Amino acid sequence: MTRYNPKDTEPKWRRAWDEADAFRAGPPDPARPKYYVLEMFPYPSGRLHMGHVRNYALGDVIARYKRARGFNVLHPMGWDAFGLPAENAAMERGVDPKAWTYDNIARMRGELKELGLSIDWSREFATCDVEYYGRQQAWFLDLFEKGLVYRKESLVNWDPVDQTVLANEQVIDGRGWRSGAVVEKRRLSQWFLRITDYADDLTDDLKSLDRWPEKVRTMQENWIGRSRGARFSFRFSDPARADGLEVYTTRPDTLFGAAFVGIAADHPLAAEVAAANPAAAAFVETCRQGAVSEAEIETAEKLGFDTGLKVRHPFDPDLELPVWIANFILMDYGTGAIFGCPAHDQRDLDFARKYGLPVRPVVLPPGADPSAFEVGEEAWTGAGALFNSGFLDGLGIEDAKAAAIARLEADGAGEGATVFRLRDWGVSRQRAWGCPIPVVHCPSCGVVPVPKASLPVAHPADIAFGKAGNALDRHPTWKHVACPSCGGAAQRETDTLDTFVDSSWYFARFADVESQEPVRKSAADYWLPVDQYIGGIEHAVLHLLYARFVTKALADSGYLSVREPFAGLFTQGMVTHETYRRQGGEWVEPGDVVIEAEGRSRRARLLSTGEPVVIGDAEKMSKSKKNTVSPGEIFEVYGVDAARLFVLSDSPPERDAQWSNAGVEGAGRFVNGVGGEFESQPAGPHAADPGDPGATTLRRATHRLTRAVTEAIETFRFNSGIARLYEFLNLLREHKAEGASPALLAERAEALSVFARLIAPFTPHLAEECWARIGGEGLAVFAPWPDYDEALTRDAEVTLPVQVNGKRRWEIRAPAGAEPADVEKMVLDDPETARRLEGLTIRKVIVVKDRIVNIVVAG
RNA sequence: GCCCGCUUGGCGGAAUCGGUAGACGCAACGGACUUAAAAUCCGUCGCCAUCGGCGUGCCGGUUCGAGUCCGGCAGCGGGCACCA
Repeated sequence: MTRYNPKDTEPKWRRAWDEADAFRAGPPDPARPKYYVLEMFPYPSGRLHMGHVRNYALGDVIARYKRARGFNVLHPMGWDAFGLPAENAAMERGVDPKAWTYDNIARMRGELKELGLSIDWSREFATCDVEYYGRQQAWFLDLFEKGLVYRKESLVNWDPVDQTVLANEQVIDGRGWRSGAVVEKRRLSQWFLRITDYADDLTDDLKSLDRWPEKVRTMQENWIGRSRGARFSFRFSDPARADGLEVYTTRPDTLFGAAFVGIAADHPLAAEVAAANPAAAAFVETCRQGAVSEAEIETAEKLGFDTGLKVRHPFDPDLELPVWIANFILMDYGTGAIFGCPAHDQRDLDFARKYGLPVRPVVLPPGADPSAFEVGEEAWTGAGALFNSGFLDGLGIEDAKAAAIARLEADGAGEGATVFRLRDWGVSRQRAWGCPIPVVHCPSCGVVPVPKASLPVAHPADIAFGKAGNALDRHPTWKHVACPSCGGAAQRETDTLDTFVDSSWYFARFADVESQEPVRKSAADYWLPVDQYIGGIEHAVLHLLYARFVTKALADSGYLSVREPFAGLFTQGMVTHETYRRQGGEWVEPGDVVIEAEGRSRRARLLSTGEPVVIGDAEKMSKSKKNTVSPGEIFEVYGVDAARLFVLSDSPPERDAQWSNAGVEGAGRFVNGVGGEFESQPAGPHAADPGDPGATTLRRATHRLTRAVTEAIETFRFNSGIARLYEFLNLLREHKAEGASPALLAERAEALSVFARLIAPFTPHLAEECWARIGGEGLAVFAPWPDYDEALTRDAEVTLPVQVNGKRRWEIRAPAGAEPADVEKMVLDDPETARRLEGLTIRKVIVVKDRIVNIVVAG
């Protein structure tokens, strides 16, 4: 058998697709159904990795399938090209971020093209193209006009040596990752987008996203965190203080369990106390030096400072509560002040135990004894009935919340309130390699937006990167401009936008990349929403939430008609690989390792010296663990189709996939085997005979296969669909061409024609080769998706397992669709039944049509 | 710490309407072909055992019947707002 050689055939078919301009999306045409497939665009890091291969292969299956189904498909590609790594490269290697980025794009574009993706490359752009980010500035100004953009102070990680703001990930054990200097917290005046204005919409509209994974919707809902509770004021015990201390709580029902009132270190009252009390000032300063990230705040030891102030309980004026400053209270959430109920909140309990505050349970767990119930080291956060709670006694939690709120309102102390966990989106970045924020600071006019006619605000050509601080700010001339309003000397804003802004609307730009407006509405109206969006689960909250927000804001600015960008979402898993380490602990690349297997044990040795190597768990491919595999080398050895097939076949798409060379070899065997099967089919025509038994078997299998693969693609179970394709190849080999009757050859010809089209989304080059071999018309990429006949996918007879008391014992054959009563009679008449159930009494026979029989017996 | 997932043979996984657990692939083992190797082909392949029994992370529940539903626990992973 001649070997199928992907090295020759694959480039040939890619050229054929290019020449046919096969993947250019058609013009917007309301008469033609559209399908917009989009994978999250890549950051141009320099090299394609296997995660990219998986992501884009997944999307390509959908795009090719929908095209075969007759849809006008839009499947574009772009580059998320601004961001930190380019500036890091500039710092480390003294290169220009722009040149570095575009070089990377050029290299990665070549690698992506090699993958044979059905992409409309005519729409490609990078977010660092001035044609793109200039238009981003245009809609930013629209949001500015609508009051959705504002400035406020916020805390950042500041590296005093590098003179720069650090991302949370750049702070390691409280020190800057590059300088090693102790990181300070600084207050900077920063730009924010008012995403909280849309908090209700963003929550409510999640319900309409029925083609999103449930877990992503849940994560977003929790992130936005809409909660209903109460906002009310405590009166100070000191009659000289006329003002109250306003708190927010989601648990007004537990008010009688209050042990203290806590305020954030940034709370105005904390500042007031600190001004008069050096110990308090020191404590507030300690809190300020703490972590910025929520994870660290939450896991840090709970610390507090008793201000000495006291407030009165709103329902019991005789009860006084101390006011503490606490490090776990966030100024950004609610009012920055809480009341602590240790018995029913774990953080409050930890705090109370540490500082010796009383723990008074007020919610009695079901079945607990009110006189004996105590809270130990674990707060009771479950359901129960109120007790120790005056007028709330006996109520359930929800009723008690309502009653408490009603009393607070009646007393004029507070009111029911809805609060969101979601905070406004801080978009300022003190970095040069990003989209400049198009405003000017004028000493006399204040903040003045750049007029749209003056856009884009482009980067200067000569930015001196590689030094500490923001290169845009440091540039000698760029920021000095005339005020657009008064004409006086003014300065440009030198902050740039968070790169999440860049990725929050690119899908809309793809609808028409030539548009002078940010988005051409007519094109966007046709193409949006994205029918299928595909990307990593790590974007479940931030990117997807920001894109949803910007879509709504752009809709309200008149650019878009849709209010949700992504009708369907699929989140794929990571690509992992085994890790290898030498005895000394150093990581070793897979290429330097030989695996020896004997029976069930596997051992690894270093290729060069034979020294033993420890095989570790499969982990996400990363340079630091040296467990990466270069896609280019894989393509070279096994071919692109084998690589695509393996990443699609090995695991369900939403789960992690473990890369293995043995696995891709298996995929290569399939590619070869398919090539051989098509090779062996003699040219027709052959005299068909529908009654031939071999032909009938093959025909039914072909229809079953078509249904299985179609359903697998529709439901993203590509691995199962591919398993059916493997099975079918085995069947073709059983019904081989050599020595076959004309009837079988005729049926084989039909089967091969279907098979070539079914493999096309997964292994498109191989499909073309096969299609050409059997004389298919034109290119396989233009061939319609095969149909199947439902009747032919069903067998006339089925095998029914017979269970006794739920345990499978034997089986019977019955006509498909036989009525349960008839099957029951068949079973009871079966001599096997009498033999097996001798001496037992039949209590009941359960028959599930075409599925199973269960005989319930006793005795 | 909080939120969200996941857990099935030696391995990736299949069974997604509660109805035969282990499809398909990988690895391994045995055989054919070969001077030999590779490739290819054929066969075996959850565990224990003679009939048979036990098995889907662990404990419990619902059901004629549970990998699937419910409660609890454990382990692993993702996110936590300036990585993208």
